[in-house]
Amino acid sequence: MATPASSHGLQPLAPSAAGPLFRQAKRELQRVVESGRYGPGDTLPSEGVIAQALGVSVGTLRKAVDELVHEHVLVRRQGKGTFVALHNDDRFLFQFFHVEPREEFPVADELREREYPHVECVAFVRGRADEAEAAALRIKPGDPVVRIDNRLSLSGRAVVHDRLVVAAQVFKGFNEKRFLERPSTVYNLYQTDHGITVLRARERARATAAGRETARILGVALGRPVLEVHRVALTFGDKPVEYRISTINTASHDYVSLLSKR
Amino acid sequence: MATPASSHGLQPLAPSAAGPLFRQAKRELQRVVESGRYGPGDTLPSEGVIAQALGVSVGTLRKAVDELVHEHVLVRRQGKGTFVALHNDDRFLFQFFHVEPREEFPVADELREREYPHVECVAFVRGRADEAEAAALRIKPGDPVVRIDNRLSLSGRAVVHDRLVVAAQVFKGFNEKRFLERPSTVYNLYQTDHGITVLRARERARATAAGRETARILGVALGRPVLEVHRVALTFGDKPVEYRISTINTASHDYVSLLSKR
DNA sequence: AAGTGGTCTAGACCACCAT
DNA sequence: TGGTGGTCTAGACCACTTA
Repeated sequence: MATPASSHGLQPLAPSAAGPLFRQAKRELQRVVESGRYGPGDTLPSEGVIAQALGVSVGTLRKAVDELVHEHVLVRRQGKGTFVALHNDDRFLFQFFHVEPREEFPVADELREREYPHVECVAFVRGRADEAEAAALRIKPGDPVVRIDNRLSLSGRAVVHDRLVVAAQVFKGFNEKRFLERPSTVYNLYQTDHGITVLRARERARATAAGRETARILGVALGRPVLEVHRVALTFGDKPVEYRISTINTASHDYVSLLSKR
Repeated sequence: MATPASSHGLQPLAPSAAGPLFRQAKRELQRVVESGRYGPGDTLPSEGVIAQALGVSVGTLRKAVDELVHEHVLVRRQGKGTFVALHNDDRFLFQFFHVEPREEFPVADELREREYPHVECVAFVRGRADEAEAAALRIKPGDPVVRIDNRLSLSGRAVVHDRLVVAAQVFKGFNEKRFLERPSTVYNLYQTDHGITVLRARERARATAAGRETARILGVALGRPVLEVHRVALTFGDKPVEYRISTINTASHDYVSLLSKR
């Protein structure tokens, strides 16, 4: 109440800007969130206040927020407010973790129980980006990177070997101790420690024969067919922030994908 | 203009119904589309007319249509009208076909060219559902089914072996001639010949060793790792209408999935 | 020019949450 | 009780399509 009118950091929309008003409003909201003025978990000003600050009606502002909610940038809670999206275990599970035990008959409710994997770190090393890593992360070959190998288990069985690669320059101060002691998911750590929010990802899957490292980590026979998923995780502006290769033992688990309710 | 007021088949919303108005309106629209009163490609009455028929404001009606557009049930075209969604090649390509040539470095614009696969039918047989097929299609084991095997090629190279299974009782009069002479995609045929619109699908992927049939059809060595995708295609009310196993030679192609812009 | 969907507004009322 | 987001309305005006 007593805060000065400008404290929210929102600018009135330029009168000459292009496109529909609600999209301009969306861009302004995105700008203020990316600027860090509101960090993950923070409450935004109420819709009425934002609308007035931007010089648009509440209905128009709501359309802008609608889109940012769909894109996982914001979260709305009735009666409480609008918040900058936070990475928690549930979100990781639903948006980014797609390995499930095989069902004998694919009846499959939407309501089946999902299990959060148990993660063990088997390697944490610094190195220099090779060509593929550099291309994926849009850095230069030879730039410093951190590579992390994890073993993921479901119901006590090792199912996935994850190799994560991030640019050291983007994740300054990234170290093994913080990584091992993280209270939640890796994406939550990116967010709390480095201010990087993973919004979405591109994945490409292929079948390969298990190599020596994977065979050892997952306990499968050398040369057995395994599923290899290459993921590039993206933040604002589709900037790549993590390159991850997940090698999955699909002997009794599947990689699940839902083709678009919406 | 001269048509009687009731010709659109829309009922005013019951005054006692549950949930928000726009969702009731959505259900009524869905009901009238599922009833066949408006078939694929048909133009719906204008938003003003529908709104009046249902007894809601245009804004509310638009919210209902918004959701049905997101779910691929309806399509809007400014200045022309609102239409019942049609299955064309483009939609198939973007919503259901996820195999792409491997890129050496995963830079990957959203704007890359996509190629429609060349399809050859290698088998069309009638049979009886096994347990897995019956569970997937929610029919009884032993019920009559049609099984179709196709070879899909990209740039002249055989990449995918598709095995489609559909319930014969649902696809009455489904025959090889119509199938082979279809002008567009299989899902388009389902729609035009059998009034079945595929809205979405569930997929589960795993790596396996190429079996004899796949090895022959795709021209890969027996036992080579291949990607097997099990798809259940769903229509209104999440009713399963097709069970499909795609076996993909991922030697130089990937199975691509985008994790949720929205 | 007439008809369609697309945007925008201003305001009412409801449902939920805190205090 | 007061503040938040959620729903709904009625109407204005814009952009696109067709005739």
